[in-house]
Order: sequence, then structure tokens, then C-alpha cells
Amino acid sequence: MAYHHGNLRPALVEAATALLDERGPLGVTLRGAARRAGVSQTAPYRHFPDKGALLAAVAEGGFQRLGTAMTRAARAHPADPLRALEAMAIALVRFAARHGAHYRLMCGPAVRGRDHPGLRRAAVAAWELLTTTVTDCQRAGQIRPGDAAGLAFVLWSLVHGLSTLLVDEQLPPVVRQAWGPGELAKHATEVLLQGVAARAPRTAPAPLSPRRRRRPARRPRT
Amino acid sequence: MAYHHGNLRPALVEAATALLDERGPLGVTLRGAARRAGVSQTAPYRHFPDKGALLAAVAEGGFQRLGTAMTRAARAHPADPLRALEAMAIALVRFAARHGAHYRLMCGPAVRGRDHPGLRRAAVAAWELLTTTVTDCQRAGQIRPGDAAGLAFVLWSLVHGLSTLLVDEQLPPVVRQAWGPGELAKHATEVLLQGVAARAPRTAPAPLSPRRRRRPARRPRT
DNA sequence: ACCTGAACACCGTTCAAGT
DNA sequence: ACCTGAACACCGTTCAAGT
Repeated sequence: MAYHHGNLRPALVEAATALLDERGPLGVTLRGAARRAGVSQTAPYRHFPDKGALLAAVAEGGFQRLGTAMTRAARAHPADPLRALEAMAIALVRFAARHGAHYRLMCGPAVRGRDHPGLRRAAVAAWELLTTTVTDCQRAGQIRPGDAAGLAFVLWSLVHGLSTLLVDEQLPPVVRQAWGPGELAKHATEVLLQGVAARAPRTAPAPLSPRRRRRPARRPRT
Repeated sequence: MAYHHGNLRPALVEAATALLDERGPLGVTLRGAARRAGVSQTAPYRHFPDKGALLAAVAEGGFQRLGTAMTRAARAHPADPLRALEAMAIALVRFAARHGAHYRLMCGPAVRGRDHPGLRRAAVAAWELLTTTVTDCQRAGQIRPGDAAGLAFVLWSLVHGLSTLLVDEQLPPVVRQAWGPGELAKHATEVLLQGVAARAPRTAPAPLSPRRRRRPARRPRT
């Protein structure tokens, strides 16, 4: 116990992170973190103005770890930004699946980025890894040209939504039991790349016949 | 005050819903809902085993309202399931943007579906509206054939992710200020339909020249 | 059958002290 | 400068009563 000597702040962040991993979001408590750091229940107020500031520090650490994982995944494909993009998407979803409570804290309402510039910077940096790579893909001719932000937020929504569905266990069992987080992310990314609209196969020349005519459709159940 | 006569349960659900809308997730309290319903602080335990059960009832109501909104949106396009799908996606994102705290509760960790079958049924019903319409689109030749669940969960992830990014105000300002929720949903759905990969224009015949060669790509920043 | 009142353990936060 | 201890208002939940 080398605390009480000026390193209490990181000790509190570490304690809160451990509580988050072990007991979930409801288990993170200012008093509990203080207890775990071996310090009185009011000592945290010397280092954080309130509980939200401590949570923001925890979330900031999560974004840094996420950024590291995404960067490492991208490094495996230095000459192929599309593969790098896919690897980063997979890394993000796997991170979320592995650190569910942490991911929820990072993206949830408990922390408001406007009040914590360090957190906001870490979050922006992580997301810019994605958008930058989208631009790289456009430069390389692997993603169709156009407003990069307009495409990047779609990819971002996709991987973030998949992550939260995984964390909150809301995917239907048939999907969840068939594939792991990485496989789901890979599949989702590929679907987004190819699109879901009916069309001729990509690599073949366009057919000479007109596109299939629409049949009358069943209405969704009411 | 016609309570104390057997309709306390719906009154508590209504009170908790109002607290959720007015004060956000942290403002929802068992004691507060009881106060608002004009009843003692322990009276809710006659109708709900714990706070989670009350929250589940609130979330269930949200899924019912969401399902109604999606169904109504789809009804405007009875003969065109692809347009119906788009309309439902827009309705979902708009619902989430308008009832942020409610949507977060519905999809968040506060309520675990396994413990509340009514909630789980309502959630499944809402999501099945989407997946059913995906199948309708495949039957109509508007969405490429293949595993419907594998395509539906991608669409689901997309609209859910966009909704949560909107609710948590995590979209970059350049995106958030340029478009409203409905426009973002419409754009995202169209991007998913068309795909983001570089390719020849859909309606024109395939070009005779080979696809553009990849240039060496810049690495994402480390 | 339905509701109340007192009580317990816990929490975030403040304030007056301690060294 | 950094930490402690007592205190306040609030919460979820339990239990013995009340009608």
C-alpha cells in the first residue's frame, strides 16, 4: 500500500475500473472505489469534483485501450486500407464484447463528453481512426467516392449498434449462437460493403435482361 | 385521485414514465413514482417485486409505442416492402431521438428480458417487424436472396447504433448539425442498400475496362 | 387484498477538522 | 496539500402493523 503519497488518483481509477469489470455498472460506487483503494470515503473529492469525473476517467482509459486495439489491428494490413478497416471494425466489436460494462460506460449517458475534455479527446481519436481509414479506402479506390463523413457515420453506427446489441444480449439466439463477435463484425462489414439490394453479381458483366420485376409484397404483420 | 382502488399499477407505470421523460434515467425512482402517484413509498411492492419490474413495465410500454409507430410507417407502402422497410427504419430512429431516455431504458441493461417475459415479447415483436419486412423484400426481389437473419441483424445493428449515437449525442457535430434523425436514417438505409464498395454505377452496364487498381494506402494514424 | 410507518443498509455530497 | 469523521438528504428494500 504505497498510497497516501500522491498516487491516489490513478489508484481510484484502477479501483473503479475493477469494480466495473467485476460487478457491472451498478457496482461502481465512489465509496466502494475509496474502500478498495484503502482510503476514507471522502478522500476521492480531493481528486475528482464528483462521481461523474471519476467515471469519465475510467471511460477515458477505455477509449485509450480501444484505440490501441484498433491501431494494432489496422497495422496488420498496411497496404490494404479496406482490410485494415474491416480489422478495426472487428477489433472494436470484440473489445465491446469482452469489456461490456466498460464499453457501455464509454458510450453511455453516465459521462457527458462536454464536461470532460480528456474523455472527449480520447473518444474523438478512436472514432477518427475509423473515418481516416474510410478516406484511405476512397483514395485507394476501394470505397466509392463521396462525402467521407456521410459514409463513415454509417459504418460507425453499424459497428456501434452491433456492439451494444452484443453487450446487452439483444441479438436473437439464432444469430448469437451461430457466430462469435468477430465473425458477426466481419459479416456485417462485408454486407455493408456489398450492399443488400438485389443486383447482378459484382464481378460479372451486367445482364442484358431487365431487372427482375417486383411482385406484390406481403404487408408486415400489424 | 381515483387511486387506492385497484388501478395503482398502471398509475405507477405512468408516473415512472413521466419521471423518465422529465428527469432522465437517473430521475426514475421507486419512491418518486410512489410520491407522484400519491401513495406511500412502500405501496409499489404490492404490485412490483422490485424496481426492475417497474422499469420493465415502462420499457414494455415503450416497445409497444415503437411497434405502433413502425407499423403505421410501413402501412404507407403496402405494395413496396423496400419503401416500407425504409419507412420503419426512419420511424425507429425518430422514435429514439424523440424519446431518448425511454429508448435507452428499453435497450439498456436496466432491464433484463429473461426476467420479464412481457417485455421480451414486446421487444421481439418490434424487431420481427423489421426482419419480416426484410423477408418480404427478398420475396419481391428487392433484396438479394440469402439468409434473412444474417441480413436483418445488420440492418438492425445499423438503425439501433444510429439511434443510440443520436440519443447519447455522440455523432460528430458536422453530421449532427447537417441532418435530422429522419434524414440520417434515410441516408444510412440507402447506403446499406447500395453498399459502400467502389463499383460501376448500378443502372449502367458494367464498364469494359478492368476495375481501378489499388494504390498503396496510407496507414491510419497510430 | 391493499396500504402505511418505522427501520436498515447503502449511496453522493458537504463541512468542519486534523496533520 | 491531502486526508478523516460526522452529518445530511436520498435511495431500495424489509417487516410489522393497520383497515
